[in-house]
Amino acid sequence: MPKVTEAHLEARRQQIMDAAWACFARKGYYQTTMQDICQESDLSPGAIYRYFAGKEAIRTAVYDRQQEWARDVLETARSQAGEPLDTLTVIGQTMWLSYFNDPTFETMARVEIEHWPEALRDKDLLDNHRKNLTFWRTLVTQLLTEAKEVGQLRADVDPASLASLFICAHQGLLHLRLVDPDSFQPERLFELMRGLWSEERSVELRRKGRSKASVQR
Amino acid sequence: MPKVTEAHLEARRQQIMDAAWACFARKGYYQTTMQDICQESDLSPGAIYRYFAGKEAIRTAVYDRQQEWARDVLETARSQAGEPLDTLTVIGQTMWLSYFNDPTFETMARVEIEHWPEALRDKDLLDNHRKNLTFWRTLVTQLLTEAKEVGQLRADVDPASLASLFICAHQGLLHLRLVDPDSFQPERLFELMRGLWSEERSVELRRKGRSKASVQR
DNA sequence: ATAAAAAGAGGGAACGTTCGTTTTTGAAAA
DNA sequence: TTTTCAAAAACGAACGTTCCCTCTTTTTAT
Repeated sequence: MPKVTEAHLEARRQQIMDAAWACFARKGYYQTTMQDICQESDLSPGAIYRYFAGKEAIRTAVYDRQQEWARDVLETARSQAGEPLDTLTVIGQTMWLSYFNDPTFETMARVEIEHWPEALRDKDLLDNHRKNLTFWRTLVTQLLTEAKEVGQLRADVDPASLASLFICAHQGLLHLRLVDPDSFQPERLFELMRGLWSEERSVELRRKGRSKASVQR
Repeated sequence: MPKVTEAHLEARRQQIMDAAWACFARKGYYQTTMQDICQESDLSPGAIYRYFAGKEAIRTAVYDRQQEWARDVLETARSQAGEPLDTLTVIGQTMWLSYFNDPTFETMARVEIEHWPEALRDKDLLDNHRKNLTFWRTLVTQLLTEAKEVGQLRADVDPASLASLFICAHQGLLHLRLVDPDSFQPERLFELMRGLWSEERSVELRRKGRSKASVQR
C-alpha cells in the first residue's frame, strides 16, 4: 500500500513511540531490545527503521513527547486559575494529587527517571533536559514573585530559592513515590509546603500550633 | 603466588570495586564493559571473575559500599553535634556544603543516580534501597521530633512530613546539582529551609521581611 | 635437604549468545 | 510496470563469561 496518507504515517510513528514508551518504562532503555519494541508495536524491524533512524532516535522522540505532555498540564492549569499562587496551586494539585494517581503516571515517571543518568552522558539529552528545567524554574520563580508582590508569600522568602526547592522536591518525589509510595505522600508534602511559605496560613497555623504546644507542657 | 594473605585478597576486591565505581560513574552500568573494568583496574577477566561472580555482583558490592560511606558521614556528624537540630545542621552542612564540593562527590552522585532506575526493576536492589531510605527518613524524623520538643521547630510543622520533604529535596538536589550546578546551590536552599522551619529564625526574619515590604509599598 | 608435585593467582585467547541494524523479498496500491 | 510499505531472515559486531595456560609459592616425598 504505497503513498499512504500523512495521518497514517504519523499514526505509525505514534504506534512505535507508544510501544517503546511502555518498554522503556518496564525494562529500561538498554534492556529493551528492538525485538521488544517490535513485539509491543506489532511491527517488524524493517517497518520501524523506516520511521526512526535507530534505537536512540526513538528514545529522544519519546522523551520529547513526554516533555510536551508535561507542558500541556501547565497550560491547562494556567487557563483554570486566576491569581499567581492559584496557578501554582493548580499545577501542584494537578501534578501531585491527580497526576500521581493517574494510571499512566507511573509509566511516565519511570521513563523520566530512566533519563536522568542518561542525560549526564549524552550531550543532546543534557541540553534538552537543562532547557526543560530552566523553563520550569523560571516559570515557578515568576509565579512566586508575583505572589509575593500580592502578599500571598512570606516576605522573608526568596522566590528564586523557593522555586529551586520546588523543583528539587518534585524531582525527588517523582523518584521516591516509585520506590516507597506509602512513605512519600504528595498530599502531606503539599500541605506542609503550603503552610511553610504561605503568609496568612502560616500565621494562623502557628497560633494553633503554639497553643497546642503550650497545653502539652 | 598461591595462598596469599587475607589482606591482599581484600585489597584486590577494593581495587576492582574502585575501578568499577569509576567506570559506572563515567559510562553507566550497561555501557561499562568488563573490558573497561579490566583496563581501569589493571587486571584480567580471569582475575576479576575470581573475586566476583559476575558484573551484577560488582554492582551490588559497589552500591553497598557507597551506602556505608554515607552512613559514616552520619556517625561523624552525630559525634560532633550535641542538640538534635545541631546534628541535623551538621549533617546538612556536611552533605550539602562540604560534601557537594568534594571532588569525589560527583562520582558518588552519578553512581547513586545510576541506581535509581535500576532499583525499580531489580528486586534485591529495591529492597536495599528501601531499607536505606527508611533508615534515613526515620533518623531525620526522630531528630526533628526532638527538636520540636525543645522548641527549635515551628510548632505547626509535622516532623514526619518535614523529614520526607528533606529526603525528597536531597534526592532532587543530588540529581539537579549534576545537571545544572549553577541553578541549584545547596547553600541557598539550606538557608531557605532553615528559615522556613526554624522557630526563632522565622519570627526574626519575618519581622525584617515585613518591615522591608512595607517600605517598598 | 632437595626435588618433585600440587595448588593458588592471574593472564589472555576464545566461545556462544545477543542485539542493533541491514538487506532481501513480497505484496499492494498507483 | 513502477513505487511504496512492511515482513523476515540474516549479518556483523560486541559483550559477558569460560577455559586453559603460565608462573609462583607451598606442600609432600624421598
